[in-house]
Amino acid sequence: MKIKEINNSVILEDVKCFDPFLTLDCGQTFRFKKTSENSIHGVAGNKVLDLTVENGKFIFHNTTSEDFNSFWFPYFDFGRDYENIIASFDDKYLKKACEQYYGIRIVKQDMWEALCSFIISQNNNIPRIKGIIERLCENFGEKISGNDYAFPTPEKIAGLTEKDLSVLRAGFRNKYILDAAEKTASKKINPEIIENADIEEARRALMEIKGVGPKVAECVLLYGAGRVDAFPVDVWVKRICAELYPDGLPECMKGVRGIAQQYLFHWRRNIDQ
DNA sequence: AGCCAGGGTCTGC
DNA sequence: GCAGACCATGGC
Repeated sequence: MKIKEINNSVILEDVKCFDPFLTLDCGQTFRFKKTSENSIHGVAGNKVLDLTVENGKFIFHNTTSEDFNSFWFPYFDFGRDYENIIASFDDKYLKKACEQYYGIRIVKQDMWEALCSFIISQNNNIPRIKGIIERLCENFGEKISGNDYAFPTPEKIAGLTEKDLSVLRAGFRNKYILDAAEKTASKKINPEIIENADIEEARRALMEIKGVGPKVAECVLLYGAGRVDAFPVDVWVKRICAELYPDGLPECMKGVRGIAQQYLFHWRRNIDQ
């Protein structure tokens, strides 16, 4: 990958396995919109992304190379060799999913943002999840510029009541959001443990939060802690397991089950029935 | 109109 | 330990 900084933009060339449209719209993250045939706009944390793809080059507008290196490079997991991982998949369904949705990467989100987002995701559909998160940021996040708002801090949310959160129209999830914010702001959830401790211990710690069960915990581990072996099982992945892998997951997924899961999830969700 | 959604909790066996 | 009711809301 070549990185150049020109006119307050960062331009990437020779990037392998990166489709930002797929990556940012495959159920990992909920704050990005395709704004034209070749550009995308959104916010992660408190950083605005304005990305255009031209002739295989990726242009990060209004971005310094320092911002790119410290934020977007880890965010898009550019330090990981997806080509090599995909090449190691010798399962026919997984190969098909990777071929059809080539360029999906696992994004590394802020842990609190992932936690809050996936609490909101429970028993919910993606269009509505996006709406709730948009209202969350507009009502309680700091304005960055234009219509872009930062994801609200856990401290800010922890100081609110369920009634305050009713503007979100998130229903029963409001109390879960508050508990997650309180446990994050008070450091009762220790990021060090979630990222580095034995994964079973990290799971248990996350599930002490009200409204966090196995699925949400797994999503936080995968998208908010960089644990690429975490394996979130929602209704779609459940279908995949029942229909394609009744005797268990193939060996080639070992260690990177979360990455495999992302391709399979998006593939299965885009097939009727 | 009714089923479903990137689920989890609580209760009752 | 496991099934089943229930949870708010709105997309389709």
